[in-house]
Amino acid sequence: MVQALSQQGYRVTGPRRALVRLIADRKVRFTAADLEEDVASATPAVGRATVFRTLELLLSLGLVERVHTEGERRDAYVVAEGLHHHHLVCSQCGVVTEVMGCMVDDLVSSLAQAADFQVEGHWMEIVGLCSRCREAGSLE
Amino acid sequence: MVQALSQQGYRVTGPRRALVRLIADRKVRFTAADLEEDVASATPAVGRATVFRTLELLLSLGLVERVHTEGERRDAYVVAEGLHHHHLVCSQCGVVTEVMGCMVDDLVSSLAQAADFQVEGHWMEIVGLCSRCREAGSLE
DNA sequence: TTTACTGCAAACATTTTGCAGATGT
DNA sequence: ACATCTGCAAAATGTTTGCAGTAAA
Repeated sequence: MVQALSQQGYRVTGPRRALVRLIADRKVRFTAADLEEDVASATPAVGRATVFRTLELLLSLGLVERVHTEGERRDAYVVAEGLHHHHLVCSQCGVVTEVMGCMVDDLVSSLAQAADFQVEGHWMEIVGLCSRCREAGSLE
Repeated sequence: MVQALSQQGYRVTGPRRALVRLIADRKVRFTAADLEEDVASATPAVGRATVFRTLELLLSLGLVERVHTEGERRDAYVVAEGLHHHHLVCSQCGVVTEVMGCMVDDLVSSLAQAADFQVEGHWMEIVGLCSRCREAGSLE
């Protein structure tokens, strides 16, 4: 990620390094506030604005993605793993599993065809319990 | 809609009537701000707070739905047409077409099964050009 | 040495809330 | 009558921006 920054001509600064380190191997979605909190205990002097600006930068480079959550006010992000895909989001632990969308793409085009619609893009998200949380739940 | 309100024991007031009238046959997504603006020219004295409170009420009754839009800061809504379904949203005119989700449901369950995931819900939205906008575009 | 980047604080935009008064039922 | 609903204005959230100083390159 850091490499990607410098390759694109952006400066590799302390705050960016710190944030990227915190983001890089997150497997769960996170918000700007999450990062702000985490960076505060790791590298005290990184400001709110920088968190937002860095996220926007990473977003524009395609290194992270913004994801929606029904009923959630603030934006959430996930590390972008590859090309087009979809998310399975655990409602308990927040883990995001990615699913390549070959079948989804087919479905999308057939639905669109039926409605005489020219597809520009699509978005799909499945919410539920991941296997770990389901098992943990059934033990109680 | 008005009927649904009174049946559920909510009062049918002037502001609610005015808002429902503005919402009822919208075929495009709208935001709280849109409504606020429209209601201002129709029935001057309806406040911001009432717009939000009424939307929340209609939402809780399942009469409208909240929809996301990538990169959109404020919440948007559409009139809820039936049970579970998905949206085709025109990026040009904003018209929302609903698609019943039988095939989507199947797909969702097979994806989830592969990932050992217990589905609680899913969300899908397709963005593109509706047939009308596509035709209009090709005439230019 | 240059100019992109940063922190801070103030500005913004949207949504929520407290409250006294208006209004359906 | 009485509780629900309303407008207003203030508060709460979440994000963006202006600016003077800092630090990559």
